[in-house]
Amino acid sequence: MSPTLPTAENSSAENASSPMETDPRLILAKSRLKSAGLRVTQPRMKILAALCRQTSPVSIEHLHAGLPAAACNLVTVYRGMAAFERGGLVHRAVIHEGTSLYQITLGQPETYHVICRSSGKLAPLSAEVSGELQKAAAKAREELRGKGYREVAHRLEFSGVAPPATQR
Amino acid sequence: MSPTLPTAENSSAENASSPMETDPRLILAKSRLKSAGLRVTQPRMKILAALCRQTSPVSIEHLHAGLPAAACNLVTVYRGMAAFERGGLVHRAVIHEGTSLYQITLGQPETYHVICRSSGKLAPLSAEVSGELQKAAAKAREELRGKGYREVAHRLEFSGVAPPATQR
DNA sequence: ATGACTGCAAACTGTTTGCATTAGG
DNA sequence: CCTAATGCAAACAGTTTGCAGTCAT
Repeated sequence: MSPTLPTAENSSAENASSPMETDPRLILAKSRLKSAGLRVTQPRMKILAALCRQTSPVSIEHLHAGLPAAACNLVTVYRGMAAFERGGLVHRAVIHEGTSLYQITLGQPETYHVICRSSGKLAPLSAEVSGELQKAAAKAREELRGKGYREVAHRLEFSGVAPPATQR
Repeated sequence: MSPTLPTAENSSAENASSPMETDPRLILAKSRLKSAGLRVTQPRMKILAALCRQTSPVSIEHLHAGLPAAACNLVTVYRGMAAFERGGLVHRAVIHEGTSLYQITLGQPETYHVICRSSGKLAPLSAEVSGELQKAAAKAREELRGKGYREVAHRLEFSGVAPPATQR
């Protein structure tokens, strides 16, 4: 029932300390943190690293559960995510059953997802369709900017009942 | 901070008992209730009537607060909305700060909204832009149908900081 | 008749907050 | 140093659930 998707979570070294600095997205995230006037702390870097490993939106609880033993407190993840969101590092991509699923903002073309209402499983839409939606959304953003809205963002999510084959 | 928008709520007779049957949307809603195998009860009709009066998505609490004195219990609104949603009478249009805002599904062209992150005020996008978004969303739905998804739905919401003038 | 619906109270769950402590710049 | 960030425990808010009584069909 809770949102799931094959994550790279349990892939390799979790308590890693070396490959952390190599991920280009992590480095970018780090600099964005600084430019947003936020402090670069150990818990935050761990959260961001875990976030980078995700292949699709994750819930805060899921993210925290996937972190090493006691990488940081659940509350810290909540506060960190709030800060990241304010700083534009992350965005709430899906809201499913009262829980938000986050994703890193990579400046890369956004991909929208479908969430299965029976299994909670998440799947991405094709790049083409996502692209078209992006274009339409861009027009909307433009209209809103024209009306004086600042920091315009949007969230688009599809839901449906996935075919049995896809459910597992 | 809570979502607001000029509603037709306090317009005229609230405890009205006569104009209730005249609204075409209400009649439609009533028949949809029946065809969905749901019972037509007094509380539900009051909820649907209130819903019809809304000009934009409303939260359950707001809807309940706007009902006559004790038209029905808050819990009943929650359960009624859940039933309406299952029956396709209503849909969750926006999710703002942990609260869902609902809207009647009229089969009419859907209009998307922007919610101001500072005032919580809701405003509709132009019909043109909404239309384009609709078209793009339709393609996505098609893609999903092709993949075997059933009962595909979507939610699209914009957010931003409205210009001071619009804030009040 | 009879099962769906309602009301009331209590439970839940995701999220937030206060405060003392720790640590980043 | 000085302030932002963390951890812990407790508070919150929206939503859900159990159960007994009621009403639509």
